[in-house]
Amino acid sequence: MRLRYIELFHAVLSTGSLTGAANLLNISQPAASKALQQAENHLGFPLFSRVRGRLQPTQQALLMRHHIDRIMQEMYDLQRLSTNIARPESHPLRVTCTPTLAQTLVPDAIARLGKVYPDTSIELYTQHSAAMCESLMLRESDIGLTLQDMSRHGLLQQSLCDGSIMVIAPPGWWPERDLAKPLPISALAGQPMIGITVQDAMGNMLHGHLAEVEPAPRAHVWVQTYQLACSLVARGGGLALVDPFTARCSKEPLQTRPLKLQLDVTLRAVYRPDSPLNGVQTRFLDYVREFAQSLLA
Amino acid sequence: MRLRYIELFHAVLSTGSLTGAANLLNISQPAASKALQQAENHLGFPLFSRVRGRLQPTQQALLMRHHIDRIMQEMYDLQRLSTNIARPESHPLRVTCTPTLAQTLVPDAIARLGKVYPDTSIELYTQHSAAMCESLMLRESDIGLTLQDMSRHGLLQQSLCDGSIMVIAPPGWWPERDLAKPLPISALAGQPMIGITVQDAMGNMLHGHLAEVEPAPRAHVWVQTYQLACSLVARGGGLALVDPFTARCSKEPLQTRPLKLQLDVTLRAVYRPDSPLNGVQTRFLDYVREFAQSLLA
DNA sequence: CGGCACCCACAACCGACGGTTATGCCATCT
DNA sequence: AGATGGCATAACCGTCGGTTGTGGGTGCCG
Repeated sequence: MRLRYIELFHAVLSTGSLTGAANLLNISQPAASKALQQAENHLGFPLFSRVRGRLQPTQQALLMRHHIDRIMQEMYDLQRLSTNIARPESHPLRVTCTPTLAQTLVPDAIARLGKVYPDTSIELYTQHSAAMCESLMLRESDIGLTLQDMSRHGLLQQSLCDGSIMVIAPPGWWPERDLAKPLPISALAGQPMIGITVQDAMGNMLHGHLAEVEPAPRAHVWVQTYQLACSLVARGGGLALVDPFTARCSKEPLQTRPLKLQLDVTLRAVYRPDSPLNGVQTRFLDYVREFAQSLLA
Repeated sequence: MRLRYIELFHAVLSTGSLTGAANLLNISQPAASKALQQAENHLGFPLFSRVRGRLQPTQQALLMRHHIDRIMQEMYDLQRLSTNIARPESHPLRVTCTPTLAQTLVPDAIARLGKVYPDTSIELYTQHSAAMCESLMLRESDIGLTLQDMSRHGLLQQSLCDGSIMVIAPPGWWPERDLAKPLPISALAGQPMIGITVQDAMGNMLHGHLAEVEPAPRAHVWVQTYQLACSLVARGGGLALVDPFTARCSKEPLQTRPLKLQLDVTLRAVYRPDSPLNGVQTRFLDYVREFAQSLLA
């Protein structure tokens, strides 16, 4: 099975036509046509049935689709990896963090770092945990910052700071004098809430604890990011449970209270085990840790 | 990144030399040499350092190794899949089962089926669960028989028979009259046992329950298959917990007792959701179910 | 219905790439 | 020193992947 056939098959299935595939691969349409015939020849069964001048994938072709999509993905990943290996590591600091942390914490740390190392080039990405893991493994970035546990995948991680889940509410929801008092989770019973659908350990933990409250809080709106939850809460959509960074950093007018049942959240730096952190990188993490701790103090 | 480069890289790393790789790929050594240079050219960094006339993989090359091995595996799988798709389905019955079930149960069913359908060609493989899953997905076999839960992976499964874990011992271990009496798990405390290291749900379950016994059973020998455990037990190595099929079917002289704490084991048939079972296949499963039930009665 | 746009297949042609054989150099081993 | 094994280079060649050009079929419009 030639790789060319795989690419072509993939291109035809994603564009829907042979000419489209040819354009995608930057070859002429007859070349694609010939290659497709060769592929079918080679395989011993037709991949597409020519019906009314169009290509329609065969049953057998569809059986191979998942496999071929995977291979294309792998090839693409390898491409990324190899270019990142080839690129001279002139960038001493490439950071990827979750959207939550990109709100204020990481920009603050980067700004401060820029003053100390004015000539250092810095790259900052925001990604969710799966993409972050890929980015690190494929050497597109060197440090990941997340609230998730990522000790799987063969990555090293280092705890920077501990905090705990907070409850946020529209302004005026609680009397001012109660804001420092931890809120028992039972107080959420029957309350209108913004649900978090994010598929990570923290989301599951929240979900589990909320499920025990009786009567269950009423969540009509479900969102994927903590930041969105903030915006909705500020507009009176109800309460929400969010990580402490989002709670502190949000620009929205919000009330924030700790939860009595302390649900820990840890800010972690993640990096590859084979490349120890250089001076700029460790300094950066120092700043992040410092800012985080002062933020949660 | 040409596929040829990937194959070559893989071949060099697995044979250790360029000429070896060339032989593996059925090309001449100069061709391999040129291709390798092209690959390094294309990537922008050397894959091997030529030291004293030999090739030594670079640090960068080793970074790509896992990825490339995966891709080669995927390509190989695709190859298998496509040939199995191409092959006209002249084999109405291709079965794969675990070694345990291949002992007597499956051969019995096949023998009986052969009398009813004397002209049917039958293929029988024995594989462990991961390989079984692959074999089914790649259409090398049509039905899998296992004691594992394989509802993941998008496969359908059908329960054929239920049994429970048994304790086996060397002959004369227990008085004859006790053999029907269920043994409480606490009776295993401090006993010499054969450990099972098989990495499946059942193995974990056994491990979990044994961990609770105080004092813990003494397992000096660990084996990977239930059959091996039988052999060792028969030779006086101690007790063991095994699935009921192994317990009943073993040719070794053994004593078998049920466990008081009933740990269920289910015999399952697994198959692809897209290809419903034909007549021969359902008949075969009927026989397996029948034999299994009579065996465990 | 004619015109048009789109899509696929076939033919003829060409350059580059993947392969070959032959040879030389270097290191290691006896 | 000679033999052996491994890699690189050179010269050569056929095939394969690409091109342009063309034709036929289908569907959509005026």
